[in-house]
Amino acid sequence: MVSKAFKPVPASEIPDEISGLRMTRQRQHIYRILLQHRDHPTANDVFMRIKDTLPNLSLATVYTCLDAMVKHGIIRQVNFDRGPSRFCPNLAEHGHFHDVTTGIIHDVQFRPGIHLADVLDLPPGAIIKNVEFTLRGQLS
Amino acid sequence: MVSKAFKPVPASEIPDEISGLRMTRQRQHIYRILLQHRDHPTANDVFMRIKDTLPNLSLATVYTCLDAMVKHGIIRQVNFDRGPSRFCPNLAEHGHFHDVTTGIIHDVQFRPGIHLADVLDLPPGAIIKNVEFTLRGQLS
DNA sequence: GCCGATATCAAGAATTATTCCAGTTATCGC
DNA sequence: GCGATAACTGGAATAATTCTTGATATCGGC
Ligand SMILES: [Mn+2]
Ligand SMILES: [Mn+2]
Ligand SMILES: [Zn+2]
Ligand SMILES: [Zn+2]
Repeated sequence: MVSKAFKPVPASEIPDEISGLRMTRQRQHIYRILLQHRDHPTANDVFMRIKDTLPNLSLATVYTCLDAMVKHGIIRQVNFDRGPSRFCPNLAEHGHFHDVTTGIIHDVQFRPGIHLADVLDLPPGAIIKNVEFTLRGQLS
Repeated sequence: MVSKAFKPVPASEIPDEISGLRMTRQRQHIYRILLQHRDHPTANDVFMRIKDTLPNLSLATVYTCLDAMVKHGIIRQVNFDRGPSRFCPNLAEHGHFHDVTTGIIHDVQFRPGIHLADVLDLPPGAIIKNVEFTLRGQLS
């Protein structure tokens, strides 16, 4: 049950600015961690994974870097119930399927051409800015 | 901008047991608060609304009563991002539309006959136990 | 109605994720 | 290089929630 790993991204391949956010050394490393292993890590997971390469990065900085990237639309913050926030570099409209037996979180998309708003009974005049959905279950 | 109020439910109309959970005086009052004003209050909202009738109810008890009712499937716990949990007595499959201009949370249902799993690209073999969705936006 | 067993409750302490703060360091434009 | 600004660090503070411990209430059997 190996979770999907992506090819490591050398620091040189991450530009020094994305969507108007200066990509400092800390932000580049954090972003690379998210791209390499897309398992929706928490801020603390990121912190532990990065300790070897940046030994004096502080957890507060991990939080503020993640927050800055979320605010600039570079990554997304994902919440499951009351658990710690998780982070995801997949910017496509998608939701999450949480496999409760393995703990693995899978990205899930709508079938082509379908939008959530089309299948819902919305209050008249509703303008949707943002959609989030989560499924919990297992893989048989 | 009056939010929907429901007819007050006298204590006598709430049975002394629901789905195997003994409905103590505290639980009855809390449940009645949820039924009367279905605006998805937080535990603290419930606590403040109940203070006049049960002046020595503790906030910890509000939390444990709500949790007991959630565990017994009498009410549902709803989370928006990292905000405090909110509680909802609507047991039908539904999601939430958060109007960001008024702060009001509307219940939203699927159009008849539609299920979220039917419109998604799920991993093969996925068995869905639970679905949650949230929309953010405004009413024009 | 009384009694021990069990469930529930109250009040405050503890926990956990996250944010704030104050001082230091890095980067930018000139 | 220099002052201004942004970013970073480490520790303290915060907020929602849970835990703990000791009281109360309720239950079933007598
Ligand atoms: Mn986290
Ligand atoms: Mn709450
Ligand atoms: Zn994702
Ligand atoms: Zn609801």
